[in-house]
Amino acid sequence: MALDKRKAQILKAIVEDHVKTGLPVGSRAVARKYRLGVSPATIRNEMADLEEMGYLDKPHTSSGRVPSDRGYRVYVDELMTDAKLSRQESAMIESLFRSKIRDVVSLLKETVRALSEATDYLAFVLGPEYETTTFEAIYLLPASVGRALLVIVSDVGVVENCLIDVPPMSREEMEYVSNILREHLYNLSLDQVHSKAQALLRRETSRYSEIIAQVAEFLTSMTEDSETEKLFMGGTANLLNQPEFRDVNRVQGLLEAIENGSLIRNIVITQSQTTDPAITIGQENEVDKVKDFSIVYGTFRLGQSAGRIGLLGPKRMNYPRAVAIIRFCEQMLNKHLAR
Amino acid sequence: MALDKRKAQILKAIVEDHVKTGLPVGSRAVARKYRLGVSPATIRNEMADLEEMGYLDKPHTSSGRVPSDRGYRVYVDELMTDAKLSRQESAMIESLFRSKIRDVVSLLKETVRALSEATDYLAFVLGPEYETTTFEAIYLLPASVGRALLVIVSDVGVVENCLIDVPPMSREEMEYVSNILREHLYNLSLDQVHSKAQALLRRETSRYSEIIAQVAEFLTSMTEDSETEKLFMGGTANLLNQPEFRDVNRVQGLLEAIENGSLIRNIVITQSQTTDPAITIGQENEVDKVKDFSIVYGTFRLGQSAGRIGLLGPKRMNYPRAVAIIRFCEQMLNKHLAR
DNA sequence: ATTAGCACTCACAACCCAAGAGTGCTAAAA
DNA sequence: TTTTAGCACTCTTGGGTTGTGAGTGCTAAT
Repeated sequence: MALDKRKAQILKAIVEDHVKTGLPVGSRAVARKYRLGVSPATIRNEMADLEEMGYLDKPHTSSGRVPSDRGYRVYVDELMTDAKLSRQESAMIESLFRSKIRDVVSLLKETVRALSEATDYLAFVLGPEYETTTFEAIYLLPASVGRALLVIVSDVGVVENCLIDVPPMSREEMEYVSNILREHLYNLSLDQVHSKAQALLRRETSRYSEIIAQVAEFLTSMTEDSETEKLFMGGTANLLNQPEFRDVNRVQGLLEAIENGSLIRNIVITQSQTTDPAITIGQENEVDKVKDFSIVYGTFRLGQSAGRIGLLGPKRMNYPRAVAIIRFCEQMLNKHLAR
Repeated sequence: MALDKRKAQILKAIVEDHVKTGLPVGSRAVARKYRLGVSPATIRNEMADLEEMGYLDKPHTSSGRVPSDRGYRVYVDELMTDAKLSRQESAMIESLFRSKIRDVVSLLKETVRALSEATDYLAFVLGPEYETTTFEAIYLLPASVGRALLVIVSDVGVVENCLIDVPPMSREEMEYVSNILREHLYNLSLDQVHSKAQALLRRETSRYSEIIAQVAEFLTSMTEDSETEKLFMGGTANLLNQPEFRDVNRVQGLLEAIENGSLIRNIVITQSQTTDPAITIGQENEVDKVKDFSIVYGTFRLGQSAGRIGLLGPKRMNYPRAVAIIRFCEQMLNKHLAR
């Protein structure tokens, strides 16, 4: 099962050539471009072996080989050599973090944009799950007659808000309610906050119960929606550049899955992440629509919780580069979100 | 130039048939399906006239006719009959407005989703421009050590926020600053607020000047970003369903234009909207990438300002239906955003 | 003014053919 | 025993040809 050195070299050459050209690669090409000092015939023998081991596929009886999913797997696990970002690329991304750090959400959005522009793939960021974040602050503010603004600030600086209906009340009165909320809900995780609000609701029979009910409802909806809400994507059009997707049907399903956000579940549910930038290749993905694609994603810390940042592209993806760029973004995010 | 009754009938038939099938339509089909009591030969003569007038095109010398941009134009202006939404369709959309009206932004997002699911086109909503909105409220709130949360509520209930760095200060002190801001900036439009903040900045030399500078900067960025920020889209994948876009290249450019939001400028810049749901067809669009598409969009009021809601699809679009559904959404939005 | 009839055009699909790339196998060479 | 040269074979790809069908424009009859 283990690959001897020459088989490894050949497999590596095939993967990298195929990634570059998109075409099946033949014995001649391997011999010529990646001079191993042996003839095409020898390479053909090795290729036949590699195919038998399940690392290569043949699109049809008589044309070059293409890496199989398992082939890509051993490539990323054992064969590939780390890539380095070019000076200007890293500078480009760094500049992004230097300038506008208005708030967490736009930082994440900008990161996605940079990521999708720097690659030919689809980039995504998945914000932290609310379950584990805690509250720095919660406010109820007068917004207009009959309406109040509920503002919730999480420990990581993500701000959520909603307008709720309130009976007419004075500024002082609202401040009083706001204080009740703050006192009871401060520094709890969303889970806790939620049950606490319910308890508060049962006890409180005054005219404020209506308000608290609305707050509770909003908290519920925050947890429910968090999946879809905190996902940002960019570079959808990039996918259409890939030669393998000249045929619309293959992207179609993916785009739909992406739009309704079911893509995320794939990533979150999938086997626990082992390597740092985690890589899932083709069939390894749980979701059907993504079985033609690969995903490279990493994790960044955000307060108590964690977010994900990743790239989605064809299996024929430049893995070393994807890994390098994701690593870099992870670092930048961790650094700038730490303070 | 004016169309006699029969020419009108024929043009209408051709447009509607072509919208349904996507294929060029011939004289026989018109005669058979839309029984006008005349023979195909007669229809052929009329079609030749219509072509000469510029309302029809021939893909090639000897196949059926296809409506030209001008053909579609007279169709939407004079020929088409209003469509009505089916009971369940309108119910579907209405239910959306009934349930969750947490805040304006998510209402708009949901509307887009519903719109793109109800049609085969790409749906978009363009939020109100900030220039003309005024402020209901502005708050500076303690968020965590060294950071404060700036919350701005516009008259229409759109909430913006950002975190800014502040020197350590007591709760009372911050409330004082918050009051300064409120006093000076209340109920002004963003334009006014902005210059006012600058004035304030020049005068204020105390330790708060740093804060005010940050507020001013945020206000600037709000106006600048407003274009890209307040655009929501859904149903990109729908476009790939259209038979005319089996060829990737045609959608490619559009998708890119869409992603970076230059599509909006097209709509905003374009000639002043005359009809209620405005319709721009193919070449009528200012932006090159959209010249193969049609856009149907309407306006909804939001406080002092206005937003746009629309559909983007192939020229071969079901215009009556698009108009009907946009109208309906306009109504719903106006009704629910009025309070 | 309308229609039937007919010759003509053109896209499209099917088919064949040749070229080219690449393979697997066998037998010779190292 | 491993490597290599040689060769027959396979399969894709692109170009060219052909036939079919849909649809037209025109002319002559109604």
